[in-house]
Amino acid sequence: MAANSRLTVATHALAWLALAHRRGHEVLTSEQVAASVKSNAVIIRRSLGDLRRAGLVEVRHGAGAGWRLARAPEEITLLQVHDAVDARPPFALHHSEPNLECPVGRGIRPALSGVYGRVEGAMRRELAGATVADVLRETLTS
Amino acid sequence: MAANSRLTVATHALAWLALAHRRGHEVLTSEQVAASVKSNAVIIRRSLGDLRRAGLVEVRHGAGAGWRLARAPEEITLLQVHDAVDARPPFALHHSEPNLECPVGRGIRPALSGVYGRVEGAMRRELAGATVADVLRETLTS
DNA sequence: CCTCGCTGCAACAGTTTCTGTTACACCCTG
DNA sequence: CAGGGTGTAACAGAAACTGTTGCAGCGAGG
Repeated sequence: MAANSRLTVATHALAWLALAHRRGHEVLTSEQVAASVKSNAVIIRRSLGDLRRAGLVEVRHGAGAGWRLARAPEEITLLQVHDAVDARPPFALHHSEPNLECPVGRGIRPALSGVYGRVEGAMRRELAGATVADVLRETLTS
Repeated sequence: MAANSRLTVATHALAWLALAHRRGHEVLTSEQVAASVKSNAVIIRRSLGDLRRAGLVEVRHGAGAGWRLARAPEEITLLQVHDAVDARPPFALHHSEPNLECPVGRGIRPALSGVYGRVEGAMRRELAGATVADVLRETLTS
């Protein structure tokens, strides 16, 4: 159960907010979003809270409270969503520092950091090329 | 401690095998590799076992046992290493199936799979562009 | 002003994954 | 055939994520 579904949950929530708004619902509550994702309302609030801190959604308190997008779905990329909810890199270096008396142990960390940085850059470029509007459009055609 | 350092450990082991071979050591034992990585010999045997099943290293049993590369370090890409030791994708879909009565819940999984597949493809292309020889060269220049 | 619905957040349990450790059977070179 | 090293299973500990409960706080509307 430990695999990262945060980007999935957050994107699902955003797409649902976008569709509901288009259908005339001003806001959705975390319960309503949780019903579509089939998850817990607290999980959804945690995720939407991250998105709020990143400026991607807005929240309304009091009676008639709920969430809505803070900007058009065409202007929210999955990279922004990823950075908002999950900042963990795909690869980690050594847990304990390698043996510095070995030439490989001494120099391998910067060498691997370079490779990992390029991999992460490629990943980010791909995520930046997809928006919530793209996902929603593809979602509705299937 | 749960972050994935498997690709790091395996690449470190391969680079060390390559350098030791160049220096005249026919094979290295898992203890010798563990001394450079500063990890446990069993961890190294697990990692090298994965690489052996992928055909990237060879093992010799009996007295004078140990490990060596099965091919030139220029012909081992980090993508092969990654596939040998760690087949887990960076993003997961929903843990429990979303609500199929919601239009978003119904269609979002294939939509996200498409995006995630493109991201993974970009990652794999980048990993395929770096070899153990590249990493070793960069390691020794720092 | 007060009520009520929803958010915000802390605390905790359960699951999974990964590293590390011990133990032991097995293999094969010398 | 002896001994060093591999192969593998079993288990402990740490970390991350999801899920759950509980409760304080906010504010729109009566």
